[in-house]
Amino acid sequence: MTDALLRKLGSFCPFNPKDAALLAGITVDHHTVGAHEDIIREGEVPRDVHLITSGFAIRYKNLADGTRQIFAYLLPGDFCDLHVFILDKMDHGIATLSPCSVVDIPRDTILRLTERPAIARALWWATLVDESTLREALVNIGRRRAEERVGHFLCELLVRLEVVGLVSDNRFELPLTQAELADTMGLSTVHINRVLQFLRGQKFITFDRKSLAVLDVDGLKRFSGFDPNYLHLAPYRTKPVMTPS
Amino acid sequence: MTDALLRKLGSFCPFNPKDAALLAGITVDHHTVGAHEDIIREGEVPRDVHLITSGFAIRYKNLADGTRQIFAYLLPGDFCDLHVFILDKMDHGIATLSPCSVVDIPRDTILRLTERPAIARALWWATLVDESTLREALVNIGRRRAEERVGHFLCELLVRLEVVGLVSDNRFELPLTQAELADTMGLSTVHINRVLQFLRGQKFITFDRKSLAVLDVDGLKRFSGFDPNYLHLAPYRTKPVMTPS
DNA sequence: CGACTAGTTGAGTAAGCTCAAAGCCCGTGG
DNA sequence: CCACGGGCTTTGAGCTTACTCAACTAGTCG
Repeated sequence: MTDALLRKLGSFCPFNPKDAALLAGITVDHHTVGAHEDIIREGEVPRDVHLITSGFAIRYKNLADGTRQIFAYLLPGDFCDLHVFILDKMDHGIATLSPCSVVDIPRDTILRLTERPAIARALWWATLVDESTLREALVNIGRRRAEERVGHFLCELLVRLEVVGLVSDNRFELPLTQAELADTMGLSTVHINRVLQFLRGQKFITFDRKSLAVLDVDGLKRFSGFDPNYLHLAPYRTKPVMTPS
Repeated sequence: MTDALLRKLGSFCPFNPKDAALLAGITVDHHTVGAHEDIIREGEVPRDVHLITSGFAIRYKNLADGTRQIFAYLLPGDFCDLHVFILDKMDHGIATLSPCSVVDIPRDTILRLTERPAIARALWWATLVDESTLREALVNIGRRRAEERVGHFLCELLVRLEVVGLVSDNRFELPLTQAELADTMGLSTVHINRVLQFLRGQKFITFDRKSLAVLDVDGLKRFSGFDPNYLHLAPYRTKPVMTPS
């Protein structure tokens, strides 16, 4: 697997060899976290910045009434908590969905990296895209009906995973239960089940054994009102499609 | 009116006189924008950073089906778009709700400001709090019932406006129509109307002629599951209550 | 072969929506 | 000073979406 971080940040702006080497250097020392474990809990004061290099993780918050809301999906190449430097303590938790490779990056390393202007810009860009993605999630939950909502979410994952080379033939691994999908979309698990049946019935997707295939990409995007604008992929970026066909 | 920006950023970390003077300096040159006008439209490439010094503004996005989602409220002391530096173009619009005083800050000025470490940290903090606020909005819409949702929103405004000194006796100006509230909460205007009646009936609030009073602050916070943690107000901060009593 | 987890189905319910009409407030102009 | 108009709020009624509860099925793993 190529380095997801480099692919992702490089999709914003290609790096010169020195910067690329610096970035590649930080991902050497990763360790593994099992599925469904916390990487950081709400209220903790994390010391390092965490970077996912493989697997899926989520940002989430548990509510008093026992429900949960998932805010964001952390895919390979995503930082969990560039916040660390400023905020007192975590206002939400981060947990793995599947087994993950995680790199713990000391603050000092980040500070050293951000002395390189291209890298600093790329990290800044990444956090802005995270924020933009969060806004789109709000639109999604606030203003789209369940079927479009789930469709939109799947379109987003497709695009984001394409960037880091984890899609082939419009198919990707999605280690998600329907209950987790429900906590993401603000719906009940029963309703998620019915929405998935609808999306399958429309021949938009298949989803079986944690593997999701988008059968009709344009159709699903149209149906869901998906416009990838908010992901701010650089316009000059060459589309990193892996479809062999 | 004291300078909202200084109050807000200072609530994170007090500034030394030099930094305070620098920050105060940027707000001298403001101009007025009428109610219900765009400050920046989606798709535009803004040149300056905008700072609200008085009035209410919103971040929003219009959907294809004619609906609208409001993401965030920009209150006095809030920056609209520190994004400017990195992202190609706006992925959402910013509009006034009431007449606003706005300062256009050239990029260079921001760059000069961020050479001062305390100021750079404070701006970084402000954007992180924005992001955290967005996450809470997602929880709110995704997982709370309509009554709690609106209650939570009002609690947030109360706290944020207290920080900048715009609350007295738990009362503040809220230049919002019910339709705008609906676009914020992901509800219909009819339902917002009924929710407001409920909150009035419970003696939690009064809301008349764009003036909102929270009659039972603790009660409303408890009812709505409001925990101000996510606003990351500094722990050592002296509560800037204005209640004369 | 249990036991557990995840997915599926049905039936009844409730939260919130739509449509439509009416009332209220306030500014404007006669 | 009053009539008019427009925007906002309120109300009612019927409908839709999504929820809850409960049971049942299908894999999976020891």
